[in-house]
Amino acid sequence: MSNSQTVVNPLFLRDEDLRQAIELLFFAYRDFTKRADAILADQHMGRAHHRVVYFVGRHPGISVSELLEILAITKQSLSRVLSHLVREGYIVQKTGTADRRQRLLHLTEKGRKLEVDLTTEQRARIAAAYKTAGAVAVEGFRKVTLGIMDPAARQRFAPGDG
Amino acid sequence: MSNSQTVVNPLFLRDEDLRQAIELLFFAYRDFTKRADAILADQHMGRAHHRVVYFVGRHPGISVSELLEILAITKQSLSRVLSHLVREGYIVQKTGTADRRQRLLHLTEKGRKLEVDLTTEQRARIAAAYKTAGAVAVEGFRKVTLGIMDPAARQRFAPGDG
DNA sequence: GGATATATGTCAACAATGCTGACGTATATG
DNA sequence: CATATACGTCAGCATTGTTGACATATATCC
Repeated sequence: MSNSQTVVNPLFLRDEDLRQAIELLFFAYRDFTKRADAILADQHMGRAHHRVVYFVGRHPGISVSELLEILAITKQSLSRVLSHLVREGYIVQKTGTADRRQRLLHLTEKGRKLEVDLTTEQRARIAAAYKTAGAVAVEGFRKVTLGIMDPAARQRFAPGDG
Repeated sequence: MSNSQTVVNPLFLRDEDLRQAIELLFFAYRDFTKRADAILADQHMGRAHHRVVYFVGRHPGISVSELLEILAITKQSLSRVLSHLVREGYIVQKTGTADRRQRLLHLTEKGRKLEVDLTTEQRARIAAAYKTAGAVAVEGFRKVTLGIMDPAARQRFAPGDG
């Protein structure tokens, strides 16, 4: 029965280890977002704009409600940045064909360019970290971050889904 | 076109892999901070208060300038939350003995209790993720997050450097 | 076809948390 | 004694989250 090392395992989780994990997450995230935040500030935008542009780029034709679920914020909070991005020509809204109540979101060329500007450095950061750490470490990073997030979010990464 | 295979390496870093890493980080961080944020909101505080309480608990007697370096914010931003925490009795400031200009920070009992309240769920989250993922994965998570952060921050985790 | 639910948008007010700029005090150091 | 450093504070501004209320268009159910 104890053939699964996920239950009985050789991990000694000292307080120090847990604290270190908290700090790894904090410093990695802090530095990961720094450069994009600076670019955004130059254009009178913030991290919220980045997230919208990123996920619309990731899921072209995403509905507002799907986007709300990903971001886990209120529609009023989203509305502020989304309407700004539409007004400034980064995003276009297309009425859904199956459901005409929906406003399906797409990046414009301008929006695509912004997305690239913002994530180029982030991608390079990840690529460098992945290369230095190696394939086994990458799989470990994947497992642990998936374990940290809520099960609902975890499903987004299920194989053969999305 | 973003051709991500321009560098030859054993890792095939497709655009998809890099995007996934960005999202793993986003969802893990989003859910990791959610519960603590809710507790803080009940007490008219925010994530900034948590960070101060956390790092003061982590480094008793830390100076204001050291704390500023960790948080990477301005002293004016820190001042707002720090003076609130001192005023409300979560943190005490002790004049440095070697350098009397310094205001060395310590948690009070009340501050210690808050810190525990805020991080208990976070620790449990990490512990569960670590146990499920296993020791090898934990080492991978460590390597990758260290690779993502700036070299300056990485040094904080250097062996033999408390 | 009319009642009801859903998708989306908007106005208003408020709080937390970054920022810049300017200025002040105490203490250390050359 | 001059200057630098550690820390604090006041003021103003932008971003981004919240709650609450209300409006419109479209879908769906009986």
